[in-house]
Amino acid sequence: MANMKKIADLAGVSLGTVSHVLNNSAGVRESVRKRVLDAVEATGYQPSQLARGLRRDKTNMLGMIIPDLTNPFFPAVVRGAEDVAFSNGYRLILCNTDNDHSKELAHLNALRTYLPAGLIVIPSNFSDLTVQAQSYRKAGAAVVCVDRLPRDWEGDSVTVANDEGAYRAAGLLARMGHNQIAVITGPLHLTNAQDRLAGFNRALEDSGIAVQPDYVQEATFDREGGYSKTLILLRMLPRPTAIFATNDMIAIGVLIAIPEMGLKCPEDVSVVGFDNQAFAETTSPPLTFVHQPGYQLGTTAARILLDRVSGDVGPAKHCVLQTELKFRSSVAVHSDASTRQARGKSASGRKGKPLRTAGSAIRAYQDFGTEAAEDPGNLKAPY
Amino acid sequence: MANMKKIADLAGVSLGTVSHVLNNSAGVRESVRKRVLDAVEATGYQPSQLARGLRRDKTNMLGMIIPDLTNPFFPAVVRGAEDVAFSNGYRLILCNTDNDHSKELAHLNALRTYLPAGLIVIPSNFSDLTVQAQSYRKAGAAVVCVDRLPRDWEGDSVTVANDEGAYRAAGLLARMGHNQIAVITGPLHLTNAQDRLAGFNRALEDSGIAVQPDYVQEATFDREGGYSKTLILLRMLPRPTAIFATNDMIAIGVLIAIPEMGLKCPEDVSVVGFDNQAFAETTSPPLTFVHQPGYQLGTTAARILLDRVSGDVGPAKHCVLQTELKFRSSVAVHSDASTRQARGKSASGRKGKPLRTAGSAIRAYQDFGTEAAEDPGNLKAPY
DNA sequence: TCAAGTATTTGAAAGCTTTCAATTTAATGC
DNA sequence: GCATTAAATTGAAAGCTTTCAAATACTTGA
Repeated sequence: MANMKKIADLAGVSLGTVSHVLNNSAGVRESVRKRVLDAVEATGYQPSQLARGLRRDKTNMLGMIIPDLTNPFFPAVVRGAEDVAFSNGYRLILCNTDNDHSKELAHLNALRTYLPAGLIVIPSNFSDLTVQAQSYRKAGAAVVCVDRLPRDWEGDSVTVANDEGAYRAAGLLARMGHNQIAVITGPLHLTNAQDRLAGFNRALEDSGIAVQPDYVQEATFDREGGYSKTLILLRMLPRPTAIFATNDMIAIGVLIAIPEMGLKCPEDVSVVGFDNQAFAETTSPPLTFVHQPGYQLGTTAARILLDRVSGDVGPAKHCVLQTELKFRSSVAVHSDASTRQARGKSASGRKGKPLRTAGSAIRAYQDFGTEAAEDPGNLKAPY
Repeated sequence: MANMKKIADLAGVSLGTVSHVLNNSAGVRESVRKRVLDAVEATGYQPSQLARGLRRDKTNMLGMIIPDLTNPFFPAVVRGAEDVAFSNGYRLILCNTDNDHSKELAHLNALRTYLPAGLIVIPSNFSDLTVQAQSYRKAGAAVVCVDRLPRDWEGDSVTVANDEGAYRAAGLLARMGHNQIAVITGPLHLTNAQDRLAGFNRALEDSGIAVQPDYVQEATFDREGGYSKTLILLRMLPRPTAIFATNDMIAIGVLIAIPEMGLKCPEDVSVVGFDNQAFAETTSPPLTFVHQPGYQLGTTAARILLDRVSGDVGPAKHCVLQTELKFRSSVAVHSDASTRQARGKSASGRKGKPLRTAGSAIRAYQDFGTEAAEDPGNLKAPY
């Protein structure tokens, strides 16, 4: 590999001049500049990022620490971050923590030796980044927290409007005539799980529905959690007629459990999920869900980070992205009639008009206004 | 941050000795070694990976270049690679190419300036890594090609048994009584698409079924591809009674298109997919599919790479991982009776015993032997 | 044309390791 | 206790860049 020395020799200038040309760090006569650039061209020279990072005390790498790439919510976030990073000349080092606090710590400590310009972190359960983040900041690297926030997080953050989204989901169910609405939350030590529950509760209160403590089930954010809690919920009397699953893994568990209890969705139980698109569209029935803008979560975080890197020293930013309610056929209008019928031989003869339920539901929903019509512009808004 | 100099001073030794302790590169008296390690402990010193990489001409980073993290097949591969990398003290730099040949090239060129120890590449369409890979190897970095191979690829590779997997899928359909079997392939310039088609053809030949050229549809590897080609296929006369979708995005498109044509799966059309688990289990009906071991693809690639890094100079390895056929309810036995019924008012009255189709199918399938019983040991086999 | 001032260019140091030849210390055998 | 060997330790160079003070070249005005 060619190095700067070779360029300098070829162009007949000193190392310093080559550096100045490459970094625009000082005025260089046009003729000299051209000689240098020609030499670069001729040799295919590329500066060593290692040497540069070593000297500058900062590389153009960003560390990204997430719980588990295999969880279908995260790839979009990573992709968003990578896109913004790449188009600004940065690279992403990806680390999975498996929600293991100590693994997270290990990554945080190890990454530092690469002198990343910044860190994007989706904290693990029980995470407390604060100490590490402080130390990174002191070393001149920025840290942005995404999706979930550790207790007392003071730094920059990008989250989705969990409260708001849950409010919309539960509000929809209420207005569809449901008043026995259950919720399966994630682990309540996570801020996003807390916020979704809060939004759920608020929606019920605003709709004049009493929150049934039994109907609030805390589970892990996975299929098994949704499955087991659904079995519990559907054995209760009175049986909930709607379940709000606070992420899509849970929702899948719910959708699997319902037929196993001899019931049908949406005829017997309406279901609303919360997460990202790809999954929801392939379930049976297609899932009504609150869409989280995962990709934008990533791009926004990366942008904030890069702004910090290039000198923004303003106060901490807390960016909250709006959700969007996507209506599909897993939610139906609740009526006593439909409940009674569902308790009999379910769904017989209904298959002839498969769209009836969805159709009427959509109509009913549209009557309720425009909350699903997100302003698409907010996706591009800086933050 | 503490540096080696500080450790040396604290322990009262020279830089060289500290280095030797840290790298076990020369005998060091036990007492001295302890002094050094104590100093390291006391200061929390961590060697700068940048300086180390600069001096050694090689970092402990691995570059991983993939088409698009958002495609649900890739996260598992990346995760597998990251796990092996991490547990060997390596980190992963992740790059997406969007199947864009020039973006791939840009990544290949740019990554070099970080002196990665090696590269794991899932090539983009029309990729030709050969030149770049050669240049990396000359620089002492290994390159492993995963999932798809560029034409004339001579280096290490890890792929799945596409031919074999497709053979199983089509063989199953044939033995279930189908003889009008269609296939929707991916872009045929991709080796994996080619191989799957080859396996498909071979299975039909071995079953004495003539391959209908019209029944072979080439599509993009996405939902839209599956959807549009299914609409075409299902208008043909005679109509195919089974469709082999050569990846899961395509399969989803197929499953969406079937009811839109007024048909049902599996009563009217059986469907087999090809890819990874997570998706297939949530479709309606649950998809019978050929499982590709995505995670193992990643771990195997990373292991080969790390072996090369630590000096393995043997001939190129071509590691082929076995697939596994996962039977779900999207495939049914074909009989004239069922076909006739399907053309009438489909599926009426059948919902009462939802498991009947799947049940008989599984029985029929089991009679055919043990091909689905993969040796689980092969996942752990070195390669 | 010269002084003064500005614009360019240079050279060396610094950033942190690893590595290798050279030096110092310890061990062994007699 | 000494010579010989083996083992441990050292010091400096090298790897590639950036940066800064110092040196040089050029421009302008008189």
